[in-house]
Amino acid sequence: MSEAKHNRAKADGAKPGRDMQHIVTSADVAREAGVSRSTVSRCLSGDRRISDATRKRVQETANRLGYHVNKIARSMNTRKSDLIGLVTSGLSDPFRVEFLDKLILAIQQSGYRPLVIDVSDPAQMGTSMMHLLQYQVAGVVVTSGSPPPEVGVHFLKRNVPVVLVNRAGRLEGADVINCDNVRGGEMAADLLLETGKTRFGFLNVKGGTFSGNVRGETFVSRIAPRLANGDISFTPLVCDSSDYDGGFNAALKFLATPETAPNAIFCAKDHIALGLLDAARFELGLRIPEDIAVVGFDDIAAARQGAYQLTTVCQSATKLAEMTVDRLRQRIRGDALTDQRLILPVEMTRRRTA
Amino acid sequence: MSEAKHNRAKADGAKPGRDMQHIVTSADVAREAGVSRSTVSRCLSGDRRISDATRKRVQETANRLGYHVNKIARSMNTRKSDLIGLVTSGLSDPFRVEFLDKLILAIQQSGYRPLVIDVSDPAQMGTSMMHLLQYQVAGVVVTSGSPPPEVGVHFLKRNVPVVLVNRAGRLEGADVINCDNVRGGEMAADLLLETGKTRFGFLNVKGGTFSGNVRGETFVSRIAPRLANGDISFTPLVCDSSDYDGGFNAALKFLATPETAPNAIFCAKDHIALGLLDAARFELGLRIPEDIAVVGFDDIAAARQGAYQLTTVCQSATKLAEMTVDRLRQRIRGDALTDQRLILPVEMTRRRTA
DNA sequence: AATGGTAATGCACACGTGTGCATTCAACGA
DNA sequence: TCGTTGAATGCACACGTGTGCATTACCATT
Repeated sequence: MSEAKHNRAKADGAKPGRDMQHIVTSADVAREAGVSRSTVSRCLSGDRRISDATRKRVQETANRLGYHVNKIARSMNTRKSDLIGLVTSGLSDPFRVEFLDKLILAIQQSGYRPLVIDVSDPAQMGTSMMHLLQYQVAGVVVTSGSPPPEVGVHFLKRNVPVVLVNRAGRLEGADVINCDNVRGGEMAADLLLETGKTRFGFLNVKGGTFSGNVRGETFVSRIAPRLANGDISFTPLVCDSSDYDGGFNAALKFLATPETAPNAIFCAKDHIALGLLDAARFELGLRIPEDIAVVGFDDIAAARQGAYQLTTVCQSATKLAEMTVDRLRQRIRGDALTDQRLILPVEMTRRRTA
Repeated sequence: MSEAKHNRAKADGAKPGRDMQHIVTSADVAREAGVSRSTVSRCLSGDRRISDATRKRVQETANRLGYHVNKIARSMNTRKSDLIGLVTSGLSDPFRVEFLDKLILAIQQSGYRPLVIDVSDPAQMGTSMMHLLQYQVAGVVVTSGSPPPEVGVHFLKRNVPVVLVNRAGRLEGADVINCDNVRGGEMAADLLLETGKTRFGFLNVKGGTFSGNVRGETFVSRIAPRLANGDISFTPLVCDSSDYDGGFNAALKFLATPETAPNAIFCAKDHIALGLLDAARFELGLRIPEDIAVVGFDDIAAARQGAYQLTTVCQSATKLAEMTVDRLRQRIRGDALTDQRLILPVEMTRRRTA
């Protein structure tokens, strides 16, 4: 009885006229079903101790009243939300978009929700990630930039797992997942060597990215013996921006004199390769692959299109996303507390440009 | 004094040994700075009533202890979070990706955070949007699918604004923002009429989308007089999937006999047009625009690339995002409670395909 | 000196939920 | 009949914050 009175008081305390609307709470369900709020909570969380009769009754009333758990309140109590922070920087990089697409799906399928945070300014990376902690996120995936070391300890202290995807990754307490850039660089080298071309080039983005640098370095290492022989030559190429236009302009700049310009080019990313291809074909009148052989990296959707048919090193966005979420769930569950460094295998997809 | 004791008791109540880590709370800052928790709250929210001296002291201690507001707790209290739900379906549609890119930026710049929710199955749209309510979102942007009418009332009841972007939009209580599909269809028609071509076609996606249908209908209306004269002919074209491959296959199917096939084609979306172009050029050996003139819609990044140089109706993703966030903020602020229907102007961007 | 006014701050409640512990109740064996 | 056991459920606290109202202190005016 005192319990009923308490509930009544609670209901009155809700100030019926304060706002017009009243969001239906677990207390409402409890009162309506004639049980305590605890019982409601246990019913909906599937606690074994509740009798089948009351469970059914409670669930019915919950449905009838249109009750939905307030996840904010739940997070308040459990000190963990089911949000997973996605740190990215824009949606212009095609492969990253494909990865995010699969990642969002995988996250959602695991019962979590993606909270996107965009860091255009790398200097803001640290504070942005700290912002993420304010939402009690269950985990974080970093797909762009490199978090400063000091934020690592905060996440470590709060047991919030961090996964760095395709990054340099020196973050304490964080897992790192990379595609096999080393093997990719080697495969690109092997394929271009097969073509019999002699003037090699590697097109990287100005300033260089972690992935791009590794790809280029192993590429050069692989062709080093033939370079030493004097069989072939190598020219480092740099483009100003990491997009189609960057590759386009780089081609105009470096391929203007086809007799001496590189004719076996490995590009750090597919979408740079696409720009390079277009400039070579349509602006410079070069034939692909007769005049120039081109190999890309990523295997984005556009690379498969008829206009390009780009030969490229394929990393699977789907598998990358699965690995990421798997690893996150492991750490959330509490398993595997030692930092891990995972490698996604790559394979060469041969099409028409090399 | 009793206050100090209370704080002490609170601190003891925090069970120092329960978890190893202890997240620093506003109570910690209060105790350390020798003020009440209320004062801390007011300092950080910029309340005028706090003296400059204590404000400074509190902010210093907050920084020193590394205090960050717990937004979950704040939302718990204010019954509103700073999350904005983004309802989408995959990241395969290029224009939607460009729009989301700008939208995420605009949302973030307004002090909100995007919570992405992916609805691949249209039947799940309703429940998915209800899920969003569990996070006390401040607003929702729907960029895919059509929410069932009954969810509208729930959002209306809770004063959570909903904006439908480029959708049919019959949702009570929601604003609708569309680009000017009507004008776009007309402009496409006018341009293609100018080319002097006589066999017109409109390539739509199987099943049709709201935007696509409107574009096609106004396109046909615009050429209707000439159709009636018998000057020109019109053939409706349909592709199986709303992507590059869809357009590619449609071209193979409908343009196989160039003498009778349409030679002035308006495509419902740019990325379909790209597939059609490639198939026409590389598979069927047709010259663009001599043999076939093509006009797209959206002006996605790829349309500007050298390989395509697509003539297309341009809708600005940036402006669309700005309009969306502006409208959301108005309703969150409480202004403008009547449902509104906004139109984003479009313009023709003439390149090389028509 | 008494009064009124204002600036600065503390108290205490509410937000909605999960959960350890206590309590109730019925069944059952001694 | 009484004590014991186990199942089912209620009580009460905690999570961290914002804010209306009360309180204090101080200054100016009468």
